[in-house]
Amino acid sequence: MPKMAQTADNWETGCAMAQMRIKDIAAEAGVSPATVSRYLNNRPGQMTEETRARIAAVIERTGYRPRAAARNLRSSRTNLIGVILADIANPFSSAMLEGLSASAAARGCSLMTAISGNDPAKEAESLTRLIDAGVDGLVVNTCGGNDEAIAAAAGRLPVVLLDRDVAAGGVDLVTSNNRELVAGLVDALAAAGSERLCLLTEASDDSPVRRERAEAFTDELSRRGLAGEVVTLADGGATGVGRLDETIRGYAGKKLGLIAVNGLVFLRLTEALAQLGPSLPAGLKIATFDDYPWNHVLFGGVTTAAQDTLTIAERVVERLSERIDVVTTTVGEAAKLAPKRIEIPGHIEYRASTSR
Amino acid sequence: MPKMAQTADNWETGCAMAQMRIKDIAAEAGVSPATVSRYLNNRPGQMTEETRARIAAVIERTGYRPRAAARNLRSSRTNLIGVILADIANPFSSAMLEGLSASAAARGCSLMTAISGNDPAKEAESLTRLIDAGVDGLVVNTCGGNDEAIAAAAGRLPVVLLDRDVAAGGVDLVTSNNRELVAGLVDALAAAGSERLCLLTEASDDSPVRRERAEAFTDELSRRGLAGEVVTLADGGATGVGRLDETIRGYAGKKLGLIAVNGLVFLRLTEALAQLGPSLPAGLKIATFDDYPWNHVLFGGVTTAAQDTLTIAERVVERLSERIDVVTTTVGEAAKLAPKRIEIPGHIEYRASTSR
DNA sequence: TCGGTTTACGAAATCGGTTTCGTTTCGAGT
DNA sequence: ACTCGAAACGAAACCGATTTCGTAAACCGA
Repeated sequence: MPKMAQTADNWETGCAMAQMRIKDIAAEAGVSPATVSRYLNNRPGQMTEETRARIAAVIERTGYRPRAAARNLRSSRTNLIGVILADIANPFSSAMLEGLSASAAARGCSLMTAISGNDPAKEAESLTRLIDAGVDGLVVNTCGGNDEAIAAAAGRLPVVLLDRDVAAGGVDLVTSNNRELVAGLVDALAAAGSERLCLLTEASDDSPVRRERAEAFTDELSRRGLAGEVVTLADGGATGVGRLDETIRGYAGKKLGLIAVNGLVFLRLTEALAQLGPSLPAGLKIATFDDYPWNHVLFGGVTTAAQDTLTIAERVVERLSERIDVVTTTVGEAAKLAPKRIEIPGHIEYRASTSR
Repeated sequence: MPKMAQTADNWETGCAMAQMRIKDIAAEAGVSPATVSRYLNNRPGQMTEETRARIAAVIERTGYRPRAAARNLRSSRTNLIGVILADIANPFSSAMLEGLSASAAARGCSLMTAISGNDPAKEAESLTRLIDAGVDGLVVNTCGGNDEAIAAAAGRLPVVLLDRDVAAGGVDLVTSNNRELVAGLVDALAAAGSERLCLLTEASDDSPVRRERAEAFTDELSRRGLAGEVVTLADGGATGVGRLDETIRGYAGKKLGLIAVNGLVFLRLTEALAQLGPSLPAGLKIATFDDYPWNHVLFGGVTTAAQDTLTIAERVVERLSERIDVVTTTVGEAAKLAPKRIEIPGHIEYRASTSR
């Protein structure tokens, strides 16, 4: 059977008309496929207002939609952004995903998501899978352990890191101003009368973010001449809670102030405290990172270092778009953008848990 | 410049070798592109063990990866699953996303995600954007208001609904056994001595899920001869909390039992209760849907109807795959699968909030 | 040994857009 | 009126895989 226009709109039959191709549209509008293509991408080399209208009319009438695969093949641009998240259970991640989704959609891009669940092997697999799928760029909230692979990827396509850096550096990174946030929490606790401060962390969490916060914490303590330490909870509940109990009891009555390094640690802290009673022991003040919904509620409100997830997401996509534009515009290695570190200021939500 | 094999692996230069094409691999292995293609897709029409090994060796050595766009174009299969979520802030959704991601990856598929934020317009836009992107199938956790569009989509490609049905029906749906879960919570409260039960809902939530749970609730009450009602909180805090305060005070001392229809309502309830004191008023029992992390912690543990998100996700992908296989295998309208409703049993987590 | 069927594989068409390059048309300047 | 440059558009190559179809070789039972 010779190809034969595969007749487009057969309204007489009313049946689902066969998918139209760009050449059908072109024929219908009395122009060439090239012109329709120009119309679709409103390219330079404008066309007459009249032909533009004619093409628009045909497309409108037939409900034509170009096939993405064909477009991708020739132009090698997919309008897809790959996103790898370490831990979606973390509300920080879901908020981020929502922000990324919105920012990407605003630029006509879709998101391909992968979730590593803090498993480096899965992260590595996601990396290659998304790249193979042809994403234009990649947003990575790494769980660690793939620094070389990520750096290599950043050499082949635009990559922006989210929140967590790789060891070697050299890749764009968007993050919060962790040092200042730590200082803010320390300040809140000190103002609430705490005399000795602890930063609670987890043994299993060895991320750069944790390290940055811990460093900032000890720096801030010595700057202010305050007593305190970084307490690392053992993984998986019991032991950790025991250690925590000790810590709290040991300093009971001594105006202790606790900072949870992230939302998960805070939940464990809450569990531990629940064994001591429904409200905070007298003189104990607490604060935490990550503004989860329950932070408004537990202990009458917990003072929180809140990250500006929406702005972070927006800047991530913005930066990624810059890189993508550079790649598709310039030839060869002409204009390489220098890696950039972008810090988005968060803010402290002062609540009841650090009132005097 | 004539095309000229665009020479593949120039190890002498060591520089990033130009992307290889399937025909380069074929040439290198001394076979035709068709054979390499067969190898890549291990198609029927087996090849000699010897040629197979030769091709494998070349691919291994060169690190060749087929371009997805080209593959998609010809085969019109993308191995992409589109996912539209109503509200990612809801931990149910993020858990679901993680499950879907894992199940899809296990089948070699990637996820394209869109988030409607409960906005029907954004949902509609996501629908067309994902379809235009060429996804093989679609998972929709609808926010409502697009029932016709979704049904239409289901006519054009495989669609599986997640948790929330469309009015007309006729589309595959995977959901929890909401009626039994409601009965389980009612039972827990009754066993804890509650004499009057309230199901707390939100005015803005008019989803089929809410309706189903409300129906099941009143049915269960009358079946047991218990007193109670469905209380609809006004949106946005204050008013709603007022109404709730009234409800609680009105029945104070009368052994009231409250069920939050979902996690968000539960948080609002917690906020309201916080104004009354840190622990539950005497005689008040509560229970909620959706097993969020803080449910373990608030009030010493809240009895919860937990959905089996992992299994739900697995079945969604499984069902979608069935449909995708049917579409790509059979010709024309030959074998249409009948729409199916799949209920995944959840379970009740009994905790302190419904102890006697 | 021979017809007939399978099996292994290659040549070439094909998917549906985009892009390059060339041609025609149009308008402005002198 | 004539030239020239830009604007509008068409013909055809092209992106890189898959798929169809055809052919030669291998296999197989009689």
